[in-house]
Amino acid sequence: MNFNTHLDNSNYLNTFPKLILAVVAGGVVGVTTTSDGTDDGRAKIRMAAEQLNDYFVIARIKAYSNTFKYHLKPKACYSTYILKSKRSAKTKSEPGHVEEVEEGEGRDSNKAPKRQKRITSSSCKDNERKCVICDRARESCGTRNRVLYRISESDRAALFLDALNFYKDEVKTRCAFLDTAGDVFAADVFYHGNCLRQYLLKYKRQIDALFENIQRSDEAATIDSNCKCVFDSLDFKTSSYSVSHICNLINAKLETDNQIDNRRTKVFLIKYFKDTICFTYPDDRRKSQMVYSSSLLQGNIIESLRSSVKSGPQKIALELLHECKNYDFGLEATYCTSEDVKLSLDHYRSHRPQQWLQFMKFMFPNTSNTNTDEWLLKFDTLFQFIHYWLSSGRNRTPFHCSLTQTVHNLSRSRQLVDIMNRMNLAISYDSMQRLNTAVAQKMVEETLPNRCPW
DNA sequence: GCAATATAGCAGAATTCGAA
DNA sequence: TTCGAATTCTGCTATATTGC
Repeated sequence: MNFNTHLDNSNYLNTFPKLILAVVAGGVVGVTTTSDGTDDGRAKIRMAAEQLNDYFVIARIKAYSNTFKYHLKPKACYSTYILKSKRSAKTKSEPGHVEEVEEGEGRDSNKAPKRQKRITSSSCKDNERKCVICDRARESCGTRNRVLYRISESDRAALFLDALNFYKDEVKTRCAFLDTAGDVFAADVFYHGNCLRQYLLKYKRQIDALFENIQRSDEAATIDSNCKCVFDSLDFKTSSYSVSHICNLINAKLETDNQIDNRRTKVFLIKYFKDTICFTYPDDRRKSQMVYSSSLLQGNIIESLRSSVKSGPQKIALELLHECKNYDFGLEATYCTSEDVKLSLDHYRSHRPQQWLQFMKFMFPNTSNTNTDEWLLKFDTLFQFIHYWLSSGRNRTPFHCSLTQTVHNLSRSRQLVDIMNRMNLAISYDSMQRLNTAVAQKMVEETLPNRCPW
């Protein structure tokens, strides 16, 4: 390659990292941004330039021998350049990677190169591109702008090909030339997010249904034998059982992925006992709840069922579930600041869920012997933990908000926050940052012009 | 039931910062 | 001066919610 060709091309100057261009070309540019450098640093830059085939910089290095200088902080040309060479080495070993060439127009020559932009919705502005599923271009649908994306992940490309080969529909006709995931990348296949999502979801459901049919025949024999085993162990002549109870007994004998529901349990009961067994439908529940033998008197059955349900842990669990799930800490409409958290906690302490409290006091009967506040704090923490868990992390609690902020403030560790979030002990790092950003924006909005918010 | 919308979580790339 | 960790920014996916 001819160096002079590049040196004469002014656009070329803009396409390379702004590093060394000014520094090496002009010697010392500014006292604050330039350093003498070290032999080690110069050796690394030399290697990076060779890795990047950066003939312009190689030529400069040769011209200045071992005395060239380079930008350090705050412009960090050195770091950026070394990093770029490392990435280049990595991507060369990964086929299919498209090397990015930055647009140089209007860019500050001292500015570090912008990060590589993904090919996504924002870059898919060409209206001639069409969605491979619906065969339509980018369009506005009501208030929603349906943008086009490009398939850029091997897993997704492979799944898409599987779906094509499964359906052999008009989409397959449009993509007849695609055989491998590599073909999908090369062909630049575009899609509307929702179109592809629905297409793959439909495929996944049909595949699942097929597998289910195949497995069903094998499972049926296993379930049947286990049901008979459970039914034989129950005494329908003197006792009554809820369908859920029988279902649980059967499921305990079955493997995890072979579980049956109440409806199937009832079908098996009818199939096995025929007309010798009866169901009742309590008015307040409006669902089949109990089963009894025809030889038992109806009055005794009701009493038998009532006592069995009352003593069962299921009822307790359901009531606690209802209380835990439905409690509202009122933090969703707030910024979760320390004041919000305190307010929410104060409200909770004055309106503690009574059944939960009662349950915990039964569980820890020695609470009266110790400091009550200490025990209440533990109960409150546990309640908030379960509440957060039941809402799948959607309902924030004072415990989770304050603990996340405290841990992060003390450790500054995202990893720690993430670990705690996975254990349901903290809100996610992103949620925390979003809240902090929202608080900061609010402060700025509420601050008068030309005044500092604090 | 379906489509649109909102939200949480995850991941990658670039930048900043501080310690050695 | 160098390096690694933390932070910021951006985009995508999965899931829940809402309205028709």
